[in-house]
Amino acid sequence: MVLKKRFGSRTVSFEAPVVPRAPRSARRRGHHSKISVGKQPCPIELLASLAGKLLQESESSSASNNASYENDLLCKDGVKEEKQHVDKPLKVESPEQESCKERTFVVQCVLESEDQKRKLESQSKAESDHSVECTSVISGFVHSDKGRGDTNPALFNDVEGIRVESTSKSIFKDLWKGRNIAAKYDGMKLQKPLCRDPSRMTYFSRHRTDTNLFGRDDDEKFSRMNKCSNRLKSFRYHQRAGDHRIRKLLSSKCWKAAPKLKDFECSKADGDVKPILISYKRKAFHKWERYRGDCLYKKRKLFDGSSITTTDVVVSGESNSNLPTKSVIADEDIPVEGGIASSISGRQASLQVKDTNVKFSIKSFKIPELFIDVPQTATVGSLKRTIIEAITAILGSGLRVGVVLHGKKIRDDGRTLLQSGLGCQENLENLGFTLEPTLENPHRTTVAENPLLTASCDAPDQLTSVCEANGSEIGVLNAAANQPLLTDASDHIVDNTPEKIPTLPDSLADNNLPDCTAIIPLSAVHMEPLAAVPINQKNKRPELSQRRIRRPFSVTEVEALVHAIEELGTGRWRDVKLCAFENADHRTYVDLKDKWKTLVHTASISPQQRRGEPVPQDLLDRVLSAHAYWSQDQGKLQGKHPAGLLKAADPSADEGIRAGST
DNA sequence: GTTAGGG
DNA sequence: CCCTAAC
Repeated sequence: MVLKKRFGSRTVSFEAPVVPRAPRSARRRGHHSKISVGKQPCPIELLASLAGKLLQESESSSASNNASYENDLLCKDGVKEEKQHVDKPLKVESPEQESCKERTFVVQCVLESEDQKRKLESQSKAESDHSVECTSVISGFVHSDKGRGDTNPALFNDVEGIRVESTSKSIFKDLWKGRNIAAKYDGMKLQKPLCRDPSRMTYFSRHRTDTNLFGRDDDEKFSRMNKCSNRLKSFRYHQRAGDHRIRKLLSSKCWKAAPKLKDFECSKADGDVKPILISYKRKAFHKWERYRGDCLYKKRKLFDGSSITTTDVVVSGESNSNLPTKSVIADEDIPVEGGIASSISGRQASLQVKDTNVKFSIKSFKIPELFIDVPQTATVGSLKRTIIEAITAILGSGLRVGVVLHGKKIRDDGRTLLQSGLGCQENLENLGFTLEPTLENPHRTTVAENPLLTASCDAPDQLTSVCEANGSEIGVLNAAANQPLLTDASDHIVDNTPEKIPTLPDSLADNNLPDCTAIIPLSAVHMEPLAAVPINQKNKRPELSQRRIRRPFSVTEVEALVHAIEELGTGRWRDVKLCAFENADHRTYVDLKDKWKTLVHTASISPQQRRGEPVPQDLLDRVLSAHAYWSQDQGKLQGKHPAGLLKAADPSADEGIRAGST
């Protein structure tokens, strides 16, 4: 219910002002013509034509479309109808194949290289089949543009897994093209069985999103779609979230895929697409990147959730879409986002911004510090998993986006970019985005209230989240945060998806992580969406008690310890300390006691099970001997000279030490 | 402040 | 290594 309202509001806001639509038929025509042309320039023309049509339609069709859409959407089956209603003009009805063709077509126009074209085509085909992930990937991009939130985490995952890297270029192209296509696809999507499959749904939704870019109709459709079925809702919902996420992608330094994408965009999309988009006042496309935890994570201990709080964004805000570098960016479809925003926050102000698009180039986000405590003996693989878990947990539901301008946080989410001073480049240069842990949890709450807002949080996906900066929407991550922020236009909550979250755990779950301890709230991952309290919970330790740095005992130290214990016995740790580690300030008698404990354990397990710097077997033997000796009270009874006993217990262990002791 | 143990 | 209970 809420959704509807929001959607409705959103839609309304969108349609009216912002984007003019051309009749879908017109759009379609445009596509065809373009298709026929098959040239790159075509896209622009198409876009232009579409825009015009959209504009025209927007007035008349938006209202009607919405209603019809919703109705149609109510039923999955209704999808077809939906198509007709919505898309008819454009597509009238396109069998899947047609849609594919169109899509392909569009792609071709965009694509510079045939290879890319081929890829796209293949992708489009795959999409039609619903089978291919690649397609989903592409669509993902497209959707991401919208910021619709259509993005489905799952999709992203798929996308990532599949091809993000290889097809990134094509994807980008698709993005902006996709919009046109999207309209067509919408119908298809709905009709297709895809609905059954969430991922598929996502796929569709993406398209939709794209479509929306061109016309508001799509948005409406989208909302309608949501109404259709819970699944749909959820998916889209997720998708949206994903889109937002995507938009807001966290770009990590390590991001592998990013470069390609970026480059791609820069090379092509920007030039061709943007102009068009701009004319339409819609974003050309969004870049999304996949977030890789490796880079960002710090191995540290978590002091306090609060401490973690902010991360600075490395971001650079650029007024324009050039993304020379990396990541993310965004275009803004004001309309779309505005719509989203409105839906989410009920804010319509965004519409005002529509005229002027502000592009944000978020080169990278700094992720809040993650404190991960992992034993030295842990494997690199376990470390990675631990980090991923931590990241997942945070991204899943524990982050919100903050906007920092000139070092100041812009807390008023209700303000427009203009009002916030984000309208001009100068400020953009001093603009930063932060990822902050969300203190509040209740994603659920959020979700309940705003289904739309809830986005799925697949861990991986989330990671992949895109960063987008729109005029209206800036932050995308975190629903939890959003909730409170309903007023925010700028923050769209994109991230959390409870549903998806589970997936992460699975992957993560298989831990081989022996001792790895992630101090981060991994719980979030497993938890239902949100319930969790992500970051905060785990910070049990007060900041005050910072954990000491880990200082593994060297063999020399071990030897000294063993020697001391052989002579002094266990239970006299203070003496041991004074005797053997008096100068080692970092070794307390408690440490020595602990070390002895671990030594005893180590000596009792098979060498294969031992981790860390290997301790000579002879030392371990001595450990066992001493341990046996002193643990039997013999040492105690006999006094402080275990040597004899030690020898008896373990002849091999005998050493000079005993001699000394003796 | 030390010890002993669990975490 | 941390934290604590028990001395």
